[in-house]
Amino acid sequence: MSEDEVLLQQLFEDDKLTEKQKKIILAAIESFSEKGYAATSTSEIAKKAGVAEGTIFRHYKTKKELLVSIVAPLMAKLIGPFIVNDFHKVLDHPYEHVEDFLRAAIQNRSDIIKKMLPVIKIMMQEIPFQPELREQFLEQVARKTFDRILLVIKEYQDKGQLIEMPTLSAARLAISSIFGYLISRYIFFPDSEWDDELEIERTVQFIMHGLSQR
Amino acid sequence: MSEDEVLLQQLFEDDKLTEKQKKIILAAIESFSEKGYAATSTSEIAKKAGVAEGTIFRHYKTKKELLVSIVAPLMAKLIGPFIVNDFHKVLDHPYEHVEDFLRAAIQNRSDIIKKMLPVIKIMMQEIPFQPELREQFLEQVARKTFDRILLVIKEYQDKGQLIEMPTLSAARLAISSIFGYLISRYIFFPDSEWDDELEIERTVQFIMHGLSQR
DNA sequence: TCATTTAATGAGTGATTACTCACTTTTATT
DNA sequence: AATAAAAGTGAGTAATCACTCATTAAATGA
Repeated sequence: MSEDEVLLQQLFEDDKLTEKQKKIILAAIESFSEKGYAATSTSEIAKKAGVAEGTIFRHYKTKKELLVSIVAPLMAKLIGPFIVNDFHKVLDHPYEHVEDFLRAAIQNRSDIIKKMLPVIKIMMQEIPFQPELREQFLEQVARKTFDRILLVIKEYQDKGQLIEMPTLSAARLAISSIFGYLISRYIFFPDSEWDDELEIERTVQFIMHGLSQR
Repeated sequence: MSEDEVLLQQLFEDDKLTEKQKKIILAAIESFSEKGYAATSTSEIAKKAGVAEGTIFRHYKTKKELLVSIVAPLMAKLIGPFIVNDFHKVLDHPYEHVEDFLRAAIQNRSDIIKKMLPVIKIMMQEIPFQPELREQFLEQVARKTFDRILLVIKEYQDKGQLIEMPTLSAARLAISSIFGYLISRYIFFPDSEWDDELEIERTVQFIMHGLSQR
């Protein structure tokens, strides 16, 4: 099984899709992430997928519906394990120190991003232009994640491990550092040699010292 | 004079442009940043600019040339003052402390971003898809800026103000924090109330403590 | 096995695309 | 004022766009 098909399986494991439908989605992901949504034609997707153009519209009423059907499941994947696992653990106190939580959080996000990179690129590209995606992202991903992050930060602030600062500002600084690493690692310089463990540790230490009680 | 025209003047002050050409550029900036480059048609730009469609192609051979002519000057603006002013000052030691340099750098970038926001949006959107823009950005902006940043960081590391860490990693962490603030401020939550001075100070302190000698 | 549903097809649709070009109008030069 | 050059026009073009639909193929269930 190819890497692409592994990616596909993880994103669409719960759905019952025909073989042609899977090929359409794979072809669309490839073209959308390479050329952008608007610059990709349905005929091109059909050709790459090895199906008739009409087959695309049998399963998806419009081209935009195809886009949404690709990006929407990713949002669930992005938010799901984050909320269910990480935060549950934190709020139930298995991570006594904020550093341990940070390490786990970055590692978690890192794995998902690595696997879903093309779809994430599509998502980031189209969110500014597709109100439907934008709304879904803000409500399902950003809002829920942010609320939880605020809780966690408050928790560690109360423990005296973090500096007293509006949690919003603290969250912004921590999130910037994490995404700065992920974006550098997987978007800007994916071909450089990375000692991931070391860079994650540096990022964690940077956040820790930057936000620690002085 | 409208705000848009101020923006225009700053971006294209050195060029001799006809009135219609200015209107075309303004219309293109508006449409490109709202709908994206690929999703914007030349007929739409012509209509918005109040010119005939042929006029666009009198000045720009292709639609892509129009895009480049909008984004390219911005890159010079982004890099120009950064290198000429900020770094010159740093390397000639008027900023004894790294914090003072950081404050000045963020303030400088902040002003430019505020003014050029729509064009910056276009640039960020299209760099992944337009090799010409990508190359220009990497060579003119990213490379030069990065080289200088590395020098500055090395300078302050030698002074003992910054932790010993590969300068590349230190640069990544500092840049992430700065851009995290700028993106939050002007892209994600431009409508929230911001105490800019305070947030910049928090960001500076965060970087300082995160990277300071321990 | 046969009937019914579902999947797949590809030629065809009108609309829109980026771009051209013969022509008119404006500006600059002498 | 005469001439040349540059700017502006808008109807026209072939290509391509997202999408439809009548028809055929495959899968399903009794």
